Amino acid sequence: MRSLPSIIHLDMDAFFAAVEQAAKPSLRGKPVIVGGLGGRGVVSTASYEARKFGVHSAMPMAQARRLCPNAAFLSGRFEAYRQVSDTVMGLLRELSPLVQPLSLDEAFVDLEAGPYGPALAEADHETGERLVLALAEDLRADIQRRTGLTGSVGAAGSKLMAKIASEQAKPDGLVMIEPGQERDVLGPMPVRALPGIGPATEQVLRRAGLNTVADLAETGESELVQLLGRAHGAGVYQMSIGLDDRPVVADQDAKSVSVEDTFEVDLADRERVLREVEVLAARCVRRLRAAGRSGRTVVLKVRRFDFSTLTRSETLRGPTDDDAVIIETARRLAAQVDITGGVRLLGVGVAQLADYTQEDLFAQALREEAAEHAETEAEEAEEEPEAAGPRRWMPGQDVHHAELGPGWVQGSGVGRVTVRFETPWSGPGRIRTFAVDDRALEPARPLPLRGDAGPEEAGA
DNA sequence: TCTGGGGTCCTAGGACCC
DNA sequence: TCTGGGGTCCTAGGACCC
Repeated sequence: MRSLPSIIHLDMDAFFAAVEQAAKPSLRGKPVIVGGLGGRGVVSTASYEARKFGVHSAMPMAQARRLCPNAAFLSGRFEAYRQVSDTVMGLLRELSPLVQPLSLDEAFVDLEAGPYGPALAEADHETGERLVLALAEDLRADIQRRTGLTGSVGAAGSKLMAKIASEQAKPDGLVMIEPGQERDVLGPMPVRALPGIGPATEQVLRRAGLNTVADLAETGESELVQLLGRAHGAGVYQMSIGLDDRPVVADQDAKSVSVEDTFEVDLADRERVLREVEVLAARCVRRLRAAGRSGRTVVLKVRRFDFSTLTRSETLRGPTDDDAVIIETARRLAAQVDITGGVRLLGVGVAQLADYTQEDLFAQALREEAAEHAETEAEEAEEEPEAAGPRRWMPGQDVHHAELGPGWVQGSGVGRVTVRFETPWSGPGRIRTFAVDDRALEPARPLPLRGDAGPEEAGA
């Protein structure tokens, strides 16, 4: 807790949808919904225009289509979101080296640790607060100029209050909560406003007659610990009286890596389940190795037809990034689970991560065994391109046409794909339809939105 | 056409050890 | 001569966040 509101929290407004509107002029001012487009998809982000129809994050896509049938429905373009996120995080790092990203579109910044720290330390209260407000407004303007997007900023004396403030600032706003005002601001809020209180905790509290944050503060720590358990109860009590000492900490290493897939139709037979587990484990290892890490614990996740979820894990003697070991372990775990009734989701993860790989004899043995089958695998690999089949065009996807230039996929079906030819800096573009296997049409990298550094090719 | 994907942290019981 | 008390590791599950 500090006497100056020198912790800020930035939250980009409707981030994924806003990136799409910035990249696709024809979608500006229109409802845009980004998420899983399959039968079992959910909404990742809805633009403000779509929210007016009641569409929100985590809503099943089928429901979103009923509520807002005229929206543009797009699958995510994470490479583009990462590019814009890098630009925004770069702007934050100009304010302080102490930047703590919470996701692609959200971060805390500790201004006292940065170039304005000394000025803040010397300033009297009023001057200091004016400086924070000026820095925050400049930041918002810079983000707007560099990306065309809006972000909301909260400034306060703690992470808790900065996050509450940015929530109040949405959309496209700035709110400062002066140190000393914490309890007045929090008191009337519903308990759900506190981070860490979700639907389950809300229910427990409601049954105990606790509805507002002021109710929690009056109840006291010991009773909250009774209701919620030691760590959660104590944490919720501290928050309820506006206390939060957590420091802003720069980027931390991931503690686990996992991949999972929900299937369009539940998997019913064991062989298919085992095959999918192998594919997932291989994908998981690729990500693990790309991050230069290895892990000791392999986790298998299974969601059954009735949405009940179970995990099975096995801890190895030492960390590994060996595909054969991790795939075999995941397979072994999968062979043990009851799949009666069907499986809707499978996941494979690796935890207990280390920065190095410790070769063990088991990995060695498996590698030797794998070498024996090398010939067979090579044959399978050669079959791969043929098995890939017709190209899949995803709504929202960037494409490039040999004559017509850059555009994006508006939709596809019955052997056709519809493309709109426009760029972030063009006006709304025209639509053309092609055969899905038209050789002039190719998938493309996302284009940079404005002055932000895009892919190397774009700069050259 | 009910319910994604990638994470974090906490709890609780049993094994095992001193 | 009915039998403690921690600590740590592993496993499973659950709440929560974006």
